[in-house]
Amino acid sequence: MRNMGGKDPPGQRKRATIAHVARQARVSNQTVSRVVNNNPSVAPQTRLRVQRAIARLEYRPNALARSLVRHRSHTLGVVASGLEYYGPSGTLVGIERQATALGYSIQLNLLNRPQLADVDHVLNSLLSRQVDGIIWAVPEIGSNRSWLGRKTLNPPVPIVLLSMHPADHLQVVSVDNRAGGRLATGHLLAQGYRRIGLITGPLDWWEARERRLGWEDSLRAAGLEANEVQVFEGDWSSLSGEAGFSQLARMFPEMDALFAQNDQMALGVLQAVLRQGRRVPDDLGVVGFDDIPESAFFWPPLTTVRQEIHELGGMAVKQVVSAIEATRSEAKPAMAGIHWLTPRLVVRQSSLRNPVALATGG
Amino acid sequence: MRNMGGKDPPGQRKRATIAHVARQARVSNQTVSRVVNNNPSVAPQTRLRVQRAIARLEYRPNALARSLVRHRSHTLGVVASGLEYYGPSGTLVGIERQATALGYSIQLNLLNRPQLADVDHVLNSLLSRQVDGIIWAVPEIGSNRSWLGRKTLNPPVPIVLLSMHPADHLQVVSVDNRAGGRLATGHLLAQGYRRIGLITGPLDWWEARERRLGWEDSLRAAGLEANEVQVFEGDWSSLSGEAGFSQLARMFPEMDALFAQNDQMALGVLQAVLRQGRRVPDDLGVVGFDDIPESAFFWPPLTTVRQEIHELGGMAVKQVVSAIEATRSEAKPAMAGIHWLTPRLVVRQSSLRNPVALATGG
DNA sequence: CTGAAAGCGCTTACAG
DNA sequence: CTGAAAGCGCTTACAG
Repeated sequence: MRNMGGKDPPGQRKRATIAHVARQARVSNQTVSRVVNNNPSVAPQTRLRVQRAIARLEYRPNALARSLVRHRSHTLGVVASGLEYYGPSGTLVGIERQATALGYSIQLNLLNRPQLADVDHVLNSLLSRQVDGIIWAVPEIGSNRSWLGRKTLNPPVPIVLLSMHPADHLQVVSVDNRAGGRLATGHLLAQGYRRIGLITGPLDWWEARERRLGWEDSLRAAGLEANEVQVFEGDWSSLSGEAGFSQLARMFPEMDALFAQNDQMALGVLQAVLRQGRRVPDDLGVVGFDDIPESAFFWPPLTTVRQEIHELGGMAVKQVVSAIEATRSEAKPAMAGIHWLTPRLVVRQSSLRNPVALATGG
Repeated sequence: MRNMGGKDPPGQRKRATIAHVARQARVSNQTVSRVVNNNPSVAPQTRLRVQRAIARLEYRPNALARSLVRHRSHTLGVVASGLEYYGPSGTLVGIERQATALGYSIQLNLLNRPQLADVDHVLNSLLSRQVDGIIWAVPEIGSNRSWLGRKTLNPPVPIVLLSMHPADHLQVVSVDNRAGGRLATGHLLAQGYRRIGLITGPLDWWEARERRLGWEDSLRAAGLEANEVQVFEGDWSSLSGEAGFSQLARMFPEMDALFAQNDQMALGVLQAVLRQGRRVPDDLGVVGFDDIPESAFFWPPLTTVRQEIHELGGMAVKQVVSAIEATRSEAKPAMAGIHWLTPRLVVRQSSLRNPVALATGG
């Protein structure tokens, strides 16, 4: 049933197209297009007429049509997971901010089960929507990155990967987790702790393995042992931090300090210690990882390793955009390689055996 | 410079179009389209030929072109802010999940300064990309919702708003914050506390005002006073929670319990109390709001008001999608109105004067 | 069951 | 400075 010259359906105003504007301003479509795209070669009066028509009709260019003909959507596909955690959501914020700054929109896909991602489905969905590039902000877990090795992959747009083991021909941006592990452990050693336990994230996570390597590095460099008995494998949750402390206190009773691979697990440790009537940092030094906003208000305030998570996301956007530009301008293909971000230590009371060293706690 | 029958540029494979598939399968474009769209009226052998061509060429339909002709993008514009907080990021997760389930993609826009949003810019960006509907998941702060009253607004697509004061002709989904305030305060009263202080969020936030009203409701219903001197206006941060406790302890020394309008501020309170050598819940009962995952591991574990944040997001998607369908099918315009989600109390030790009542703590 | 043709709303050489 | 026309990759009555 047609709209017989009557009123528009309620609430739905038909959108003005370039043709409507052209008719109203008595110019060609192309001239309207010129005005919209700030092409200088339009006579002042013509330009004015067009601008008025645009305003009157509330004309809004259809970005879909433009993308279709320009083969460029100015949209980035972002695949992420674990937004309930501080790190991933902060990374996403960094991504969005930088993308907006560079004139790109974000098409967001979240993965519920990052360990067994249906990669093809997600990739196809993004590519069919003609994203110009993809940021894969899903942690490397088990073999969930194996698709990158597929011979048939050959993605038609640049992909930047966050937080994974460096590999040839891939563009990766990552926090240097191993250096972070060294920071945490080295600090505890410097405070005089010697029997340092470790609560890891799930060890099928690359980041957890890296942080453990950093812990080992520091202990070995100090001539100390780094044995299985000192390690508990958690799952990033506070509950597992609590369980980890209990087990380590049993299996490794001489423990005088503990490095938990994220702040949530460190929080679980703090609570378990308090409950036992022992004291942090006197009886046990504790260091976390992430520097979530709450950490400064734990009891005692938590020493932790801070990742510049916004910068991580921003860097990923810069990388993918420069790869896009390079591809479009027929320049040499974007350089692969890894871009490391260095974490830093934030010292608070949970690790300060001698309180002298306290800088600004945050 | 043309590609003179040589190799494709490195890394960039030209994308197959429907025409390529049609040629290879020796059928018309329309038949390819029929196969892609699961139109049953295609002969089995033809279908097979087409499917093979699709596979060989790795044909992937261009969603932009499809959207252009169908006037339907199957994309939702989502405007959010404050992803560093648990609530907003959880809401976004809920939105994404439900959208995916209903076959919609997410175009994400984040606002840095939600109090002074450049609404037109964001709206135009979304609309020019032809989103089918918009979810406005930005808290109502000050007058940052005034644009909804603009006579010229008349948005061409349905908008659903999260967490704002109900208003005619608007579709709103919100947690019942006032009921949440009553839950928290009523619980403290039931535990025998009588002098209940309040630390609010910024009072230009609608949610903060609502939670305060709930606190007042409960106190008045119990015949108690709810005065200015019992109230401290925080900014959602733990630091302000700390400051709030200090001030209230001074101005309102008879205080025996405290309701903090989010868990971060409650955490600040817990720390300040501990530092003073006073005890929770014996000297001071404390209740928070949100139930962030860490709350169960605070010291003592925090009683709080839980919002089903995923459901909030999911509900918003359902609302906007049903409004979209209604508009498209020329059905009556989508019903305005508000959809309330009821929060619930999670009881932990921070408010348990008589520990008998402890259910499962979390 | 199948296809030729028009059209979605833009952009872009090309010609004037 | 300006416009007629072709084309981006799809879909969809319509006719056969």
